[in-house]
Amino acid sequence: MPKAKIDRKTLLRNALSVFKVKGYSASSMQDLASANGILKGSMYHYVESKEALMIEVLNALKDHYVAKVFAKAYDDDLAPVERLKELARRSEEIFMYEEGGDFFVNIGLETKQSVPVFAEIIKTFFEEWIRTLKHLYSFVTNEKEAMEKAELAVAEIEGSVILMRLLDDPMYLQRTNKKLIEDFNRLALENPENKLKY
Amino acid sequence: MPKAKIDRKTLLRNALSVFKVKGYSASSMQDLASANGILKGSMYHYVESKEALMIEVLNALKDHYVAKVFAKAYDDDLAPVERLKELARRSEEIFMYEEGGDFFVNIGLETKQSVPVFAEIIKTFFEEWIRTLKHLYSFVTNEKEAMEKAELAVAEIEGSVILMRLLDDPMYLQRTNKKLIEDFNRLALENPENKLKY
Amino acid sequence: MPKAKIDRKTLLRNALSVFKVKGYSASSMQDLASANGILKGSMYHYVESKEALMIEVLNALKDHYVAKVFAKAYDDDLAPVERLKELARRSEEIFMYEEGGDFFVNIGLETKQSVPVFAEIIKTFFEEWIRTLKHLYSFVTNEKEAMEKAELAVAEIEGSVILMRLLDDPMYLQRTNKKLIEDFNRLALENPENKLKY
Amino acid sequence: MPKAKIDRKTLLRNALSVFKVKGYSASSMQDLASANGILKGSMYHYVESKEALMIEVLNALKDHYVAKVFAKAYDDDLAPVERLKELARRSEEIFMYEEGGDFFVNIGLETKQSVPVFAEIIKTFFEEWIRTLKHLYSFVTNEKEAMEKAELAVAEIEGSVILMRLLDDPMYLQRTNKKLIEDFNRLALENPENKLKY
DNA sequence: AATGAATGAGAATTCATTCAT
DNA sequence: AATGAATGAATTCTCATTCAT
Repeated sequence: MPKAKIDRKTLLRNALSVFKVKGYSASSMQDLASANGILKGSMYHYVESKEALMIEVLNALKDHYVAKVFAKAYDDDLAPVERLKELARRSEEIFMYEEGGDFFVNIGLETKQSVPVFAEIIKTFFEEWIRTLKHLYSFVTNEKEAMEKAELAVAEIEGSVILMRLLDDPMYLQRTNKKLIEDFNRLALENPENKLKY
Repeated sequence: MPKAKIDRKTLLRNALSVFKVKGYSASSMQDLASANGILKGSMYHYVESKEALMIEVLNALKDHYVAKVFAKAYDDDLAPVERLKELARRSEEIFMYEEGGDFFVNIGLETKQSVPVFAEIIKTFFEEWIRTLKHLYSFVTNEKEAMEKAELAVAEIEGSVILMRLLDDPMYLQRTNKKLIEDFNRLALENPENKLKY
Repeated sequence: MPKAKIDRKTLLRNALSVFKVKGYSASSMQDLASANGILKGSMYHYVESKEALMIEVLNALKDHYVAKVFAKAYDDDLAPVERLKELARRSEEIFMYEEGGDFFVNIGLETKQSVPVFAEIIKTFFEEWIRTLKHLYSFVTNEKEAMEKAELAVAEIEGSVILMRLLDDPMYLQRTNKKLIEDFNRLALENPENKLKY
Repeated sequence: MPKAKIDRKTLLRNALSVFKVKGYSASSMQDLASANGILKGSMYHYVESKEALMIEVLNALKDHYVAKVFAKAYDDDLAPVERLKELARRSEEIFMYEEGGDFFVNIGLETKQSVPVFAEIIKTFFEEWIRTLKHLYSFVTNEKEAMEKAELAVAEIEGSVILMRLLDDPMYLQRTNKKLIEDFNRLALENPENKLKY
């Protein structure tokens, strides 16, 4: 009976797959256990509760984005526009090819009233994302507009992801990313003094 | 005490309030019955199942939008830009002051995998919304761009609503609506031949 | 909305059709009402309860058998063997062509423990049936054997009906009826003094 | 207090007791759980559904008859008539002293329309029973008659069990068994060439 | 009579969680 | 660690029955 220990990363990844497909409320501990090849009862050796598990999943995912995706925005080896492209490329990958890549929105909207703890983490994720884009826009415009552009970019991307999901058409996200990069380039050219920042 | 008939409209409105706050899966028939001041079992006089109830709610809400909100776009007594403003004003009202005005997105994302019937109705709502905006943009640009503009506008509005919701700040939606109207006016001026259409 | 009054006979016949197919416990007042083209609540204008309805159905059916089927056994215009044939013919009709013609057995076994009232009526039916056959056998044998033959005949017929039902083959009942008539004829010939009774 | 494992045999035996008394439809999971000293919800550790439980009960009972009762018919250490007596003795025990020994008939008739899966198993039981008796009758008569005798014997026994049940008199079954054995002996004597088979 | 809304109990089933082994 | 039995509350839904209209 001694099944191979499940390492934490795998546990969280498997839990994420379940939560992505079923959402929070409709995912049962049974589902989560099955996804890990163990019995329901055994889940409680790993996590304190379903809620605690979701919190860990959200944090891990947020940290992953910050460390692996958003970090690109601070890579001085690349020109700012290249960094933006890199972000867009990664987010297209995530949102398009992984079922439920718009995980934070899904869970955030579903549980806002019932499990407010999740909202905190999700808020942080979006703030980080905006902060990251703002950093990039700062190369091509002033602080105030950089913030607005960043916020709008996130709104546009999320809105596109949603249309992509609800209307079953990946075009929405692709077009939005393309537009954002063009706009970024335009800004860079319009304000030549910005070039100095490169 | 058999009397006190709950009329269908009230029933649906009350159900909507519950679904808005708790989502689909976490809303119990108990909750829905309580919201109507009746017992759990009595709900089955009105609806065949929870799923059937949600379908009716979604359809009623979609029809309401089409008849009451989107219809403004076809009101020839107003200039196109005024119609857009009217749409924006109404949607701000809905999204901001009613908890969960982004109902279609919430439910759509939560139940996409588990109850695909809902997705059909939600899809129709978004297609109608896009069609409506496209009609307005046709006054100020060509067909192809009108479509793109409409799709982008919906994406931006939805993205903004989500940020508004998740970051607890109504500014996102307000700013997006303002931007959309400015952009519309700019288009109208840039292409003077469009004025004829007014 | 004033539907034509349902006369008692129709009501009972329709109830019987439902009970035959679903048994007692699984037949709902809803089912019984639908079979009569009225609403559940309206059933209570006709009957006091589901149990009372079943009692009435059982009694009506028992009375029908006594008056219309078993009565043949006392028809002095026919030779005893012809009366037996008539009974066999009628029972084949009932058991074979009407779904659940073995109604008394079905209901008797299903509800013996839970609704003992039914058992009383059913008992009477079988006692009447045996009494009837005993009357016929009295023409061809002594009292004691006539009783035993009658009891065995009922057992054989019921057993055959059950096999017919459970093994989906009408042959069982047909063969049993044929055998009973042959046996009766044999008895008549073996004991010539019985002929006097004819 | 998680311990006290109920072994499968006990579970099925207890379920059988409940089903015997109440039938299928009127037996609730609550009843079935109580009979096992556990809570309603805990039943679902052992069985997938009420239907699945009944299927297992029916199969277990059928297998028990085949292995423990019908098997006697193939015991070459006994003369055929002794084997028949043994079968009769065992079936009297089962049908008379256990409430609802005519379980297959009860359930078969009650659920024929509503849960056809049960009918399959019940059919097999009766086919096996007939096959067994036919094997015995083959010692004293030809194939064709052996089959007919076997079928008739099952019909007579079942019919007697039903009368025994509905008229509350064990005499019916006892007399039928006695008659069957006498008839078997008569056949053996009538056809002396059959003696060789002994 | 007939309706149909309401009731309240109870049906089957699911679920997060606990805990002895 | 893992198991798997048990819990008890909750879930969706059904049912016989009542009763104002």
